[in-house]
Parts: sequence; structure tokens; C-alpha cells
Amino acid sequence: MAIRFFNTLSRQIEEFIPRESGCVRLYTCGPTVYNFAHIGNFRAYIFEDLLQRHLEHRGLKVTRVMNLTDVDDKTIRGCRAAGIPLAEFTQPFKNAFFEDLDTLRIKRADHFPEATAANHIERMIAMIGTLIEKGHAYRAEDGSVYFRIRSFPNYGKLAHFNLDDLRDGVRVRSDEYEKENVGDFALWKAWDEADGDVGWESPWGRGRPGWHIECSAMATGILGDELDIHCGGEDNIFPHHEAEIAQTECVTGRPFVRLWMHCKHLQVEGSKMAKSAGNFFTLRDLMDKGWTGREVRYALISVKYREPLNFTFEGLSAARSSLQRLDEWTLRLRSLAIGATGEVPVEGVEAFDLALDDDLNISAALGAVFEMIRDTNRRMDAANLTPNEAAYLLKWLEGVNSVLVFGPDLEPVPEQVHQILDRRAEARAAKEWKLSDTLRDEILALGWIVKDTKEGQKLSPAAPAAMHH
RNA sequence: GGCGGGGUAGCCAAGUGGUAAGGCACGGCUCUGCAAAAGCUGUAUUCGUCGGUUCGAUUCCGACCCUCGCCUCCA
Repeated sequence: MAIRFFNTLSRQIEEFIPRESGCVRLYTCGPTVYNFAHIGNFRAYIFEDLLQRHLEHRGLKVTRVMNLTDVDDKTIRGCRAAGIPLAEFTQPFKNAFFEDLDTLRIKRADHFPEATAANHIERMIAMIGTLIEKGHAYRAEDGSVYFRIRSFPNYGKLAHFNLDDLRDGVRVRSDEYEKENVGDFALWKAWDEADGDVGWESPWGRGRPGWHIECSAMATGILGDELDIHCGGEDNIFPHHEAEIAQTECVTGRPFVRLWMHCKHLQVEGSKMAKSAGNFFTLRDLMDKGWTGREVRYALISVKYREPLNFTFEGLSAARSSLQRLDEWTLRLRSLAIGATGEVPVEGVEAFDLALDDDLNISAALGAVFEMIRDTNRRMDAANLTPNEAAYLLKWLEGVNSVLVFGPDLEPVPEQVHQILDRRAEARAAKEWKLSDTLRDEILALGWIVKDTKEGQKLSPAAPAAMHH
């Protein structure tokens, strides 16, 4: 059963065949650490997480790199405004980013190279030097170095642009008048006043690397000259990834990436997310409103990556309910499986993986999960599911959750709540309903909701307020 | 202007040349001291509009309408 993905380069669904059998070299564009990442950023990272986890679930070994862009116009502007060194300015945002990854249960990449690391800067400078030697780049008067796009006939192949179309509507920036062609992009930016004390020495003078060369250098430096998959948001296609292809292939003389995957942007309540529109959310904003990481994860993962995702609070609420349904089913299986002596297969379990093999069709995959839930709930209602089948389903669910990671957050129940719970159980046994209700209120006051089910009292954390804005 | 996505029930969203997965919400039923939850169950003669091809189209073709994105450093 082949795994198939849509390749931005060919604009077709292709069978995925890594260069080295069983191993996947994956590069994913990471954040620019000048602020807290927003949920649009995280849609991309969650899509990449789904990709990685599914490949791993299918038995492939994935080596993933995600870069951190810690020097660019924005980070420099930020540190100068704050009056602190660049590294001091970006560090808290790096930390916050990693916390957010954990909140969303995104698997850590194997490498998080930082653009300002000495070894990477060195490699960028070396690559630029090679490009100049080969005639693909040139130094301008001020010490900036530009890539000569006319020297690379394939330029525009990924974005499916032709250079003539590009010339229309191009704004020539006054600070780049030295370029041979308006489409030429910066490999090295000469230092200027606005850079303050940010800069590195190079054969072309003091300056800093351009954004595109950062990724080329870090990707090839860690993963080698040829990657299996390179991902990013759709806005990265042009110019960023187009530039990466041009630079890298001109240096190595080999195809840079076999498969390009890009995810569509998300909108919020039907409009483009923008600070000015008041619909701009960081992950932290949502946490403050009482949503959990797995709920946001569900909301962001549940729409296919090649479709635009309309992020809404109704959708978050739907995510919460869906997860609860999944939780209930899991608990039901667990209590049934207590009597299991082995595992007996249940039909229909392969649909989940097959859906993801098909260009990460998450909607179909989730459909398969919920169909399984309904079918087996029906069977459990009829006392027609065996403990061994339940055990098998739990094992299957483990596999599913190695990809989706939808398991509940396990909050420890305070001892005090346990004690009240015991007293309440006694009261209920004695049919002292008034006392039972009083104790229920006490438990609620401590932040827990108790429900009376056939199996006895059941606790769940009281959801924080402010579910809708 | 160039290039490319979308328009499927109240909302989100799969899908196929032969008559529409799944989730949420809503109604019904079961359960239940109350409350809540949970489980089951019912909800699109219809897939933006208009034409065309076809025995048959939501699915193929054409036109149009609406919407979103990219077009030089924004995931």
C-alpha cells in the first residue's frame, strides 16, 4: 500500500519514495522568534507533526529539522526597540515556542538549528562564496550579495511563475537599486545603521545573511544535499522556497528536494487573521480563554492541510465535544477489557491508516475513527463486544494516538476531593440526597464536576469559563 | 493584470460517472432521586448559478457569480 502525497512542484499526487529506503529526511521551516507564534503558524507545525507521526507509524524513520530564524528585520527591530542584545531579545520567544509545541503535543524535531549559530553562519558564507565563484551571485556596491536569478533557468518552477510575469507589478525598493534584476534576492545583506551591533564579518564586509540562504545552509548542513520532504506554509512557496531551490542546486548541482508539501493558511471566523481585525490569536490567547492544548490541536489538525481552515470558536467547541466522545469510548473499552485474555481482531481498523496514506486525508481518517466508535458502542450496548475485542481496539487506539495524540490530560485529583467523594458515596448509599447534593457542590467549588453513572461517581475537571467571546 | 485554491445540510467537512462519510448543534428514545453525562436514533431527493456531454453528473466540459491565497523576506 503506497503512501501518496501532493507535490507542489509537479502539482500532482505522487507515490512517496524516500531516497534511502525506510529513512525520511524532513525539513520544515520554523518560526521567526520575534514574538509569540500565532495559531496560523501552528496550523503549519501541526500539519508537519501529522506528517511525521504518520510516516513513523508506517514504520519509516524520520529525521526532522526545524530551523529557528533568530536574525532578520523584525528581530533586529525588536531588540533595538528593547535596547537589548539580539540573543537576549529572542531567547524568551524561543522558550515560549518550545512550550507551545509541548502544549500542542507536537513532537520535537531532531534538530532546531538557529540561524545565528557560528557554524551555520560559516556555512552560509561558504555557500555564498561558491555561488559567486560559479557566477550565480554578485556583490553590489554596498557589500550586499545578490543571487542572479537569470543564471538559474528553473527559477519559478516551484511557484509556476515565469520571470516575465514577475516583472509586472514589481516594486523596486530604493535600497536595492543596485540589483541587476529586480527579481534578484539578497544572499548577504550589508550592515547598515538600522542593524545596530548585529552583524558578522564576511569576505564582502560586515553584514548578515538573507533569510533564504539560512534555510539552504541549515538544511544541507544537517540533512545532506538532497532532502526527501520540505514543508512550509503556502506563502513560503514564493519566494522563499523558490530561492532555496535556486541557491542550493546551484551550489550542489543536484536536485535539492524530492517532495515539496505546503499547507494552506487558516482564516478566523471566515476572514483573514489580522491584528487590526481583532481576530488574531496566539496559542496563549486561547489558553487564557480556557481551551486546552489538545482541543486546539484537534481543531487545527482536523481539516485537510491542502484546504483552507476556517478557525472558529464553534469549531473549538466541536473539538471539545468530539474529544469527550472519544474519551468516553476509551473508558468504556477499558472497563470491558479488564476481563480480556488476549486480543481478537475487529473489522475496519485499517481505514484510518489508509486514509492518511492518501495525502493525509485526515477528515476521512477521523471519519473512520468515529465510525468505529459508533459501531462498537452499538455492540457494547447489545453486550455483543467481547473483552478480547475491546483489548484489540485499545491496542489499535494506541496506534491511532501515536499519530493524533488525542488522549486526555490527566490532572491529578486532589486528596481533598477524594475524601469528599468517599463521603458522598456513603451518603448516596444511604439515600441521603440532600447531603449528596451538598457534597457535589463542595466538589464543584474545588474545580471538579462529579457525575453519577451506572459505574458510580465520575469526576472531570470543571471547564474554565469564557468559552465564547 | 498573472498564477492557484474553494463554494456539499444551522456550523465544520469527506467523497464518487449511478442517485450523498464523519464531527458539532438540534429533535426523539434509553438510562436516571435530582442534576449532569453517556449511549442509541432522526434530520441534504440534494452538492454556487446557467448551459453542454452522457442512459445517467454533485462528480467530466464551458461560461458566469461569490470567496480566499500568492505575485520578493508573512506558516
